Amino acid sequence: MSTDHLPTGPTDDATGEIRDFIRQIVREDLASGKHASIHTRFPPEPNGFLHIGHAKAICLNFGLAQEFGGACNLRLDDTNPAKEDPAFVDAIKHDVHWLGFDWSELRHASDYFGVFYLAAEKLIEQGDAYVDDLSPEEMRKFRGTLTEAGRNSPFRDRGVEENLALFRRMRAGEFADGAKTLRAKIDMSAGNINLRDPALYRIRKVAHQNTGDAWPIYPMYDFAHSLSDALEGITHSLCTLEFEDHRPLYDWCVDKVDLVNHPTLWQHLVEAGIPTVPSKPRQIEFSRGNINYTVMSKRKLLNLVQGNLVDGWDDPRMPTIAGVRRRGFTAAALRLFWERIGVSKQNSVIDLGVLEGCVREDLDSRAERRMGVVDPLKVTLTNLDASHVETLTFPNHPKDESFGTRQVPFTASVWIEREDFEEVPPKGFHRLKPEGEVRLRGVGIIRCDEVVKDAAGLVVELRCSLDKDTRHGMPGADRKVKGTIHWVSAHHGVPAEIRLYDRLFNVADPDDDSDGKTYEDHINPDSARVVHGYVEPAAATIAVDQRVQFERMGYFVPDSHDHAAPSRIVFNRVVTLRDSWAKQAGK
RNA sequence: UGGGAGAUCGUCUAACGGUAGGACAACGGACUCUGACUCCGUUUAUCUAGGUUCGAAUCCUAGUCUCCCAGCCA
Repeated sequence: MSTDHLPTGPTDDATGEIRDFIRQIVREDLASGKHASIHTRFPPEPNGFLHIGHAKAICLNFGLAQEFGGACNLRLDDTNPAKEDPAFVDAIKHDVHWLGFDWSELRHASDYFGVFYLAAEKLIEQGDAYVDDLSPEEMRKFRGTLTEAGRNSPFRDRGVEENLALFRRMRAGEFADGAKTLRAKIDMSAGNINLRDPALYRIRKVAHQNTGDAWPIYPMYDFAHSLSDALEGITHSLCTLEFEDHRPLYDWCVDKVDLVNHPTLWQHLVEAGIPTVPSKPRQIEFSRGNINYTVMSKRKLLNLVQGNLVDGWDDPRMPTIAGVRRRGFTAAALRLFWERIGVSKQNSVIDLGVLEGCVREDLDSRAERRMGVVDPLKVTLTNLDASHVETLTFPNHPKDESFGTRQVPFTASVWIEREDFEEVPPKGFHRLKPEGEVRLRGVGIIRCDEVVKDAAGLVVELRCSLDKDTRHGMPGADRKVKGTIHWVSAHHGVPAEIRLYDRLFNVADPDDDSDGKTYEDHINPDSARVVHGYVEPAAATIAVDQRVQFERMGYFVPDSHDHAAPSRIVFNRVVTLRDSWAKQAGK
């Protein structure tokens, strides 16, 4: 089975190269000799599970390194111990690997705490940073607004020695949480609010998952992130659009600290066995990939989990990597999706159907076929002996013989899909109806002679006759009928719990709360329907990570938590098949 | 009335002063023992108004709309 596919995204027709503005920059930098090779990184904060949006950044950063023969680090951005958890670190590593990538080096921002501290002292000595006693509320007032300049803190002009002494006492744990901060001395009247003396260090007497209680102070994002990039020799630091106006501060930190020319700041890393060749990284921003009918903010996903609105981070309806994996999406489908979407600076909302299409495209070529009935209706073939049993041979894939064949038991009593019979069929209905004919896949043409109902009028059985001249392999087998339906032997069918998933939200933009309703109000009550059906024996024995296509019904995967063959069969529906009949019938 | 960014088919994305192209979707057809897959074909776009130019999505001017920023979060 082939897992490869030609790129069908925004590629150059002639060369097949993926082209977007970032790859263009990379090509230029390589061609001009600015860089001999590139180095990227994926820097998640371990405060939640990774989601499909992160997959975009992962594909971009690791993909770039792969394409251009560079390196890509995985860096856990663990500068805020109050929000982070080692459990998330394991999930992140697992997800990156599952997506098909491996990092050149695993790093943590906390590996560099010693460097950040020395860098902060350097800034103080240069007169570029000061210790401020303002409370958070006071600081907000002094910051000004979007349209009004801020005012200098009364502590802004402390001398170097005083600042140094104070900062050292902060580090020694002499002050309470929030009592003081270290601030960059830039410009309180800057139009860009990020430049109004941003905080560099805060006091947080919280144990850190890596460094324990070694530090009572922790660096802020802008300071830690820029210097981490420089320390790791990152050449192209890719991030999303909302960091665009942080770039001046990013550059300020890198330039003022100037790690390249000050090895004393990081020499201890080298001595500790952490290879360090600082660079002057370039931050480049691209747009996030929003998808309709879903929410993608970490805060909202956390909320869904903690509020028990879903069944955990890996609920198959969640847009987390763990969720779509359990749902049955493949890594190849996710990669194809982001490749197809491309990379730009335009805000955009991608139709969920595009993702589903990628999943179908990948699964069509790699999933074995089986038959399974989700909503069973009994069919009795009256002209077959009631004890009739035969074994049919079915190909596992309609287009690829290398998938082999399987044995499918056939008896005089079978389950068919309830929706494949209509007593009063709509126009264009190709399936079974009273007096009508349909092909039983791999068997032959049957005719519905009698409809049996219960006292309530519900159809409980169809009594049909099989046209034996049309049996598979017989001369009459090529007789044309409009429809072919799937079935499962009633004597052999394995009872299965089947979970039919649908979009988690029933509005295209769950984030839109302008009507007073929140995303929680828009959860689709039918997003997880559990039904009980029957699958053919060869479906009950497939591997847990193997997806199958139940013909005409969609792609399914055994649930990684609850499937326990042979005693308990549980399938998740990955995605339906394209259904032009449903579309037509729905009109 | 601050700073930053972005507007191209329904959606996503190309173009780098020289034929507005591709992908997905949609629609029509062919094929079909999956109303799937596959194949063929068709429709649809440069935010607006001026200007420069032989020629403008691209350059200039003026507007319009959208997104981001006032955490000791990232």
